[in-house]
Amino acid sequence: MPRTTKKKHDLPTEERIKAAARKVFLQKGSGASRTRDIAEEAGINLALLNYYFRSKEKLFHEIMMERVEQLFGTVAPILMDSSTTLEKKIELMAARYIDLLLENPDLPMFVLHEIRVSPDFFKSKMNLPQLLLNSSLLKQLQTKRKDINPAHFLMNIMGLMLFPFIAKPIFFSTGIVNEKNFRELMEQRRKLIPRWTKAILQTK
Amino acid sequence: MPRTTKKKHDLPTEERIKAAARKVFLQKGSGASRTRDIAEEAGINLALLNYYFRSKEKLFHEIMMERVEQLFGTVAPILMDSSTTLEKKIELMAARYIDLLLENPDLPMFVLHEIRVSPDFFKSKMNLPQLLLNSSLLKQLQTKRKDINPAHFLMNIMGLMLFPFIAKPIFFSTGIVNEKNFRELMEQRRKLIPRWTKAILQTK
DNA sequence: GTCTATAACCTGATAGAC
DNA sequence: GTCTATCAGGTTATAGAC
Repeated sequence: MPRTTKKKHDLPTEERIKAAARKVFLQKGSGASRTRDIAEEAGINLALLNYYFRSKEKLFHEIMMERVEQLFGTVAPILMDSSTTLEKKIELMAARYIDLLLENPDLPMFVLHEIRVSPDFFKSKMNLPQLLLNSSLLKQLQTKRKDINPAHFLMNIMGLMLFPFIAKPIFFSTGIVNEKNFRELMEQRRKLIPRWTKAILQTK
Repeated sequence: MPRTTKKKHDLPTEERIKAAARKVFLQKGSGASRTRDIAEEAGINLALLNYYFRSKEKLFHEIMMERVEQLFGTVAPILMDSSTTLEKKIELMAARYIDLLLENPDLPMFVLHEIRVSPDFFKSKMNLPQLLLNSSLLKQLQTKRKDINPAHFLMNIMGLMLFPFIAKPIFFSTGIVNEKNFRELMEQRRKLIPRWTKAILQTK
C-alpha cells in the first residue's frame, strides 16, 4: 500500500507543478504559456503556483536550466573522454541522443527556440563555452581533418541527430513519415548516423 | 525624386505593417508577440493595424503562409524537375537554401516552431503532401538506395542545410562560431553539403 | 486612412480566510 | 499548504472624431 492515498499521482505538489510546467512550456514556449494553464494542468490553482515559485519567470528559469542540462549535459562526459576514439564517441553520442529524444521529442525545439528568443540569459547562465572548446572530440576532429573547420562537423552531427525531431510535424504532414514508423526510423538512425558521419569525414 | 515624400520608407501602410509583423513574429513567435509592438515597429498605431487586418490571428496567418511558401515553395521546382540528376538537384537545393537562409536566418526556426505549436492549421492550409510524395527527387532516392527509407535522406539533406541556422545561437555562445565567420562557413557549406550528401548515399 | 479614447477581456501576482 | 477573491496592469479589438 502507498503511504499517501490523497493525491491522484502521489507526487509532492511542487513536483506536480514542475511536471505541468514542463509539459506546457515545452509545448508552447515560454512566451505563449499561461500560468493558469500550468496550474490547471497540475490540478492546483494559480495562487499555489506563486506560493511555490514566486513568479512565472522563476518557474520558467528552473525548467529551462533543467532542460538545457538534459539536452547538452547528457553528452558532455562522452565528448570530454580522451580515452575513446572519435568513431566511438560518435557512436555513443548517437545512441544517447536517439534514446533521449525518443523519450523527449519536444526537447530540442524548446531549448533552441528559447535560446534564440533570449540568448543573453543563456549566455550568462550556461558554461558550455569552455567545456566544448577544450573537448577531446574537438581536438580529434581538428586532427582528422585539418582542412575543414570542426564547426562543420559539429553542425552535421548535431543536425543529423536533432533535426528529425525538430522537423517531425512537417515530415508527418507530408505523409512521408507517420507516428507508427517514426520510432523505427529513429532506431535505424542509431546505427546509420555513425556510418554517415564516418563517410562525411572521409570525403576529399 | 521619389513620387511620395511623406513616408519615411515610402511603402504603402499595409506593406509597412506586414514588414513589421514579419520582424516581430519571426523574432518572438506568434504567441509571445504583441500587436502593439508590431504597430510601433510599423510607425502606426494599434487601431490602424486592426483596420487593415481585422485581427492579430488574421495578420499572423498571412505572414505564416508567406513564410511557409518561402521556406518550402522555393525548392519545389528543383525537386519536381525530372530532367535533372539527383546530384544536380542536391547541388541546386543547397545553393538555393544557403542564399535564402543567409538573407532570412530566422526563417526555419519560426516556421518549424509555429507548425509544432499548431500543426492542425498547417495541415489544413498547406498542400506539400502530394507535392513531395510524387517528386522526382523522391523517386531518384528510392532508385539509388532501395535498402534505405528515403525519409532518412530528406532528413539528412534538410538537417545539413537548416540546422546551422536553427542552432546558431548555441554555436555562437560556445565561441566556436562568431558573427564574422558564420557567413563564411555557410558559403563553404554550399559546396560541402552536396559532397557530403553524395558520400552518405554511397555508404554501404 | 489615421488618430484618440475606451471597452472588454486576459494575465501575473497578492491578500487574507481556512 | 491550499483556497477564493481581487487588484493592477497588459492586450486585443472597436467606436467615433477628424
